[in-house]
Amino acid sequence: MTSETMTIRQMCDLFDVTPRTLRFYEAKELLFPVREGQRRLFTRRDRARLKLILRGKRFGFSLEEIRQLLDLYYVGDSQETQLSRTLDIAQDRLNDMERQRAELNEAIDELRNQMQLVGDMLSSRHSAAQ
Amino acid sequence: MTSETMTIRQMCDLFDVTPRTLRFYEAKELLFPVREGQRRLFTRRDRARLKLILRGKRFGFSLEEIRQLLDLYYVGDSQETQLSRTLDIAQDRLNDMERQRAELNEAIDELRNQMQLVGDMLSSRHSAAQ
DNA sequence: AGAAAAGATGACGTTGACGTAAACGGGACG
DNA sequence: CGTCCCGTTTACGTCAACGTCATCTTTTCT
Repeated sequence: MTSETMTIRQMCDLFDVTPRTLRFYEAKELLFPVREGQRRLFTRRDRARLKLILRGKRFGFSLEEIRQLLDLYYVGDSQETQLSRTLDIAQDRLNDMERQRAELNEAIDELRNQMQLVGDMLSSRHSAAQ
Repeated sequence: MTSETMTIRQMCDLFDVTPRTLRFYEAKELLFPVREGQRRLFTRRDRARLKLILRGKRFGFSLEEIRQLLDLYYVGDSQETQLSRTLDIAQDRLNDMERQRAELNEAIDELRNQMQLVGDMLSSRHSAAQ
């Protein structure tokens, strides 16, 4: 491996995933490691994509949704129609994320309040116990 | 059904879920509809819980994580040890949500930038085409 | 060279969150 | 009265996202 490409194990260590996961992502066309004979070599591009994949997962996006989004970051020579469709998909995801953020803010506030209430309840029990 | 309790179908319509889902949630002890003979009647409490359940799901929490949190909102007569354990769990979830929010903000910014880039690319193609 | 480690390719297993189908009971209605 | 329709239980099916063998080559280390 050069400094540009990495073996599967190096990728696993770097991103804390299993080999199975990387092979699975390749099968699902999320990653495109080149082959050196039999073995996979992951490029800088694969690393960038994997980073986005893992992030997407943390937001609850499916691998398929993520796959569509990934094209946005690696356009290159795409057709114009394809490109603007990708842009539409991205806009949908962006809307999702903004809705999610709004709801998340609300939920955080509510949860904080509720914890405050229960916390007060607990401490007042203690003062009553004395 | 009184205005206090609802049939399974009314619940389904109100929350856009299937009967199967509600029965499943009951089996997993997330909901506790009372029984009128054989049939389930969902209470105001069930409605409040279901609302929280669906929200939790949108944030990517598992049903088990959600189940633990729900106790926070319906304490009633819980043991004190149980109560403070629930509070700990809630703190964990809260941390999760705040991390999620931070990362979400970052991702929204990045996605916006990327869309801007691709959008510019598209429009410059058009101007070049003329 | 010989053994151990890394990697590959199937193929089957698993878990969470339901979907779906079969078989049954009880009101409501034309 | 028959027949829908709603609801129930039980049980098996499904789909995503990998985990877990088993088996086989290929490197790498000593």
